[in-house]
Amino acid sequence: MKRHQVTIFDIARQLNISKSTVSRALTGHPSVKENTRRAILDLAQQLDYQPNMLAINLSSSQSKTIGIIVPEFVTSFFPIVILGAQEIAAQVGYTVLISQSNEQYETEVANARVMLANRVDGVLVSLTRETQNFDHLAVFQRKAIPMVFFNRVCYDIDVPKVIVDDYEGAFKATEHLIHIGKKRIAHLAGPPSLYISRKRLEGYKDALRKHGFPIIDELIISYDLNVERAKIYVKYLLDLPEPPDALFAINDPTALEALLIIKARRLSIPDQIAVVGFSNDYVSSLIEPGLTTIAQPTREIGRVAAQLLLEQINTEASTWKPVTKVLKTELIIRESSVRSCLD
Amino acid sequence: MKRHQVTIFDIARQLNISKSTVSRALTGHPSVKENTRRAILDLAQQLDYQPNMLAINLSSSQSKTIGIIVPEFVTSFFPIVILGAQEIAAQVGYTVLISQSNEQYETEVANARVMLANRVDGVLVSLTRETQNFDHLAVFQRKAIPMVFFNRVCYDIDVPKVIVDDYEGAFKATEHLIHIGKKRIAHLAGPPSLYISRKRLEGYKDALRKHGFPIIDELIISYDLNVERAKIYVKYLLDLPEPPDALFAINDPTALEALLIIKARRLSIPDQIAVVGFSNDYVSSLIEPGLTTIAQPTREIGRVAAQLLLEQINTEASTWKPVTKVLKTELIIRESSVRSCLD
DNA sequence: CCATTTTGTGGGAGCGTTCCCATAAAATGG
DNA sequence: CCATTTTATGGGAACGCTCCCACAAAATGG
Repeated sequence: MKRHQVTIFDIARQLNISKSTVSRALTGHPSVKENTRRAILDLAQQLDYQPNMLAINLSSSQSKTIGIIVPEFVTSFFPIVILGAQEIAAQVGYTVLISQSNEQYETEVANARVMLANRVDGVLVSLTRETQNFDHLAVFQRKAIPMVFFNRVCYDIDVPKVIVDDYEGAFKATEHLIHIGKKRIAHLAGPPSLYISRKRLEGYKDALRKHGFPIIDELIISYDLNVERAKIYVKYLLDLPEPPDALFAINDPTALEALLIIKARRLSIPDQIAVVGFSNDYVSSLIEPGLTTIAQPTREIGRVAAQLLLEQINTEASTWKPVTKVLKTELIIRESSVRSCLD
Repeated sequence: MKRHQVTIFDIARQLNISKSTVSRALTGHPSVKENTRRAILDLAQQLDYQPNMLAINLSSSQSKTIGIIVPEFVTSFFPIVILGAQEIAAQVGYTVLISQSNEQYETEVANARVMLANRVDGVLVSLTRETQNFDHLAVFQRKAIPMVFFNRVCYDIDVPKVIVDDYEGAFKATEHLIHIGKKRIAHLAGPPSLYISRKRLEGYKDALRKHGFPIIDELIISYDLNVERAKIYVKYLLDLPEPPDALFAINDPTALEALLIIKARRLSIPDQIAVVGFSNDYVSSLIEPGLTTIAQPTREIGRVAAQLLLEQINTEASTWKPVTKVLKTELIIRESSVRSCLD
């Protein structure tokens, strides 16, 4: 019930030695006599001594903490990335400070400030869909605090990035639709502000071009990733005089919404319209029909990002180069684009 | 590119005043002349000054941080609880330190130590399914660090708890199955070590009793919540000489597994066997058939838990009482227990 | 056996704040 | 106009730790 926390000074006093010796024993410095060390360690254990990281960090001018700023927390994608990052961080004794921006620019700015105030040694960032201005992140650069972008990256700031090959993934997805005989393939794209939107759009277009298909503007829709709006656009596409016979959606939640609307209209999937998503969310294998999608190595993204960040932290500034790691995607074919053998 | 962080001393020197005055201006102390204050604030802004929380916290002996220990991160339940907690914490300027135990006791112990070392002002805990020993949590009590349990609670430690009415939820779920005419209702339960398992089991039994049904031991199976094992037990139930005509599962992931197996066997749902889950995960509305389940106010759990914790932090020890908040559940009926009008 | 190296320990500054106490200057009052 | 209060500021200790420097005692060597 004592509010007072046990400090090295308490241990020192009880053993009639100096705090310096206690500190050395506790940090494993070699020059402490064996029985002194033993006595200190025993007493520390007995008193439930826990080093005060606040003090250690202040003293060493580093927090042994890395910050993670993600846009949201609801789909399983980001939690799993965090899992991977945490795994790597924990291995080298780093703690992770997580904040989610709720897809709001203002919150992201506030979160960046919290990270700064807490003196994180580095920060992993994935942007909100709103973020257009990067001043709040440039501060990290100015203060020489290592930063790594992942997933929702920004090319205005020259730091390492971890992404998947969005272009190739979109290309594979579109080509797959072509292979199964689709002719009018629509694309529900993300906002052009996001790099991943642009890359996926490019992959889609290039696949069409490669196979000699025209690029039909009315079949390409960019939207802000708010699923409520997705519904409107899917309906718009279905109501076209000449509706598409396939839809490639920027991500799985969007594809899922499409699937629900298409099912409600009792159109046959994949015959009348096939659907492909991107990212292989947990749900995508469970729904009916199963959603064909591009799988990303989610946890690996977290691991690689954390590794890159730690390297940067442990390297003299200016020695490292802002590499961009591009991880591979995989096409997962399910019933939303081919008939299952069960039917 | 300067590694040196801006401190109040830097500001003081540039303006030829003392650090005390700068500190006062920055913290909004009244006795600072208006133009001095203005000059300080302007320069602070211009220099990108960020208060060093490490120093502030050390000085004030409180970290303005609350820790959250959750067993896992993969289902959407815990991320959403965290969302609620974060919302409340942020309102009063608290930061949140999150750690997940990967359903492993050892990791939970390690996480508790991290929280202690980082001098969190309080901690929100939900146990792993393995946790049987609570010494690592008793430390918080001994050090008078406020703690609140939620969801996976422990009654060996006398602190506030936030749970849902598991008993009533299970009762409603079971009674619903009885109402639709089911006679042999199985229950796939969790490990008896978890309070929620015991309560849900009780609710199940009492509903049966109320309606004069026998409690058939072979239809009640406790398992460790590892979904792989769930599959075995579901198959076992279906292979009984007299198989159940309904299944109430401890949680949605379990119910989902059951649904998949039942569908693979081409049994009709809900006619041959109805299924009910618990917690209304995001997927449960998307799969086919939709899963009947007991909804929990997930985000609210996080909010209430954080509120309780903050109250405790801001109260003289021994004034507060270890209340247990019991939130209400809601029965969500879907096609896994009744025919939808579409069929 | 005395000079030199090694070993173990203590003392103090510093990390960036806050907060109390002191003090000079300004304002107030009789 | 001088004593008293108020206002604005400075100085220093404290928070708990690390790390450098100093120094006594012990070990080593020629």
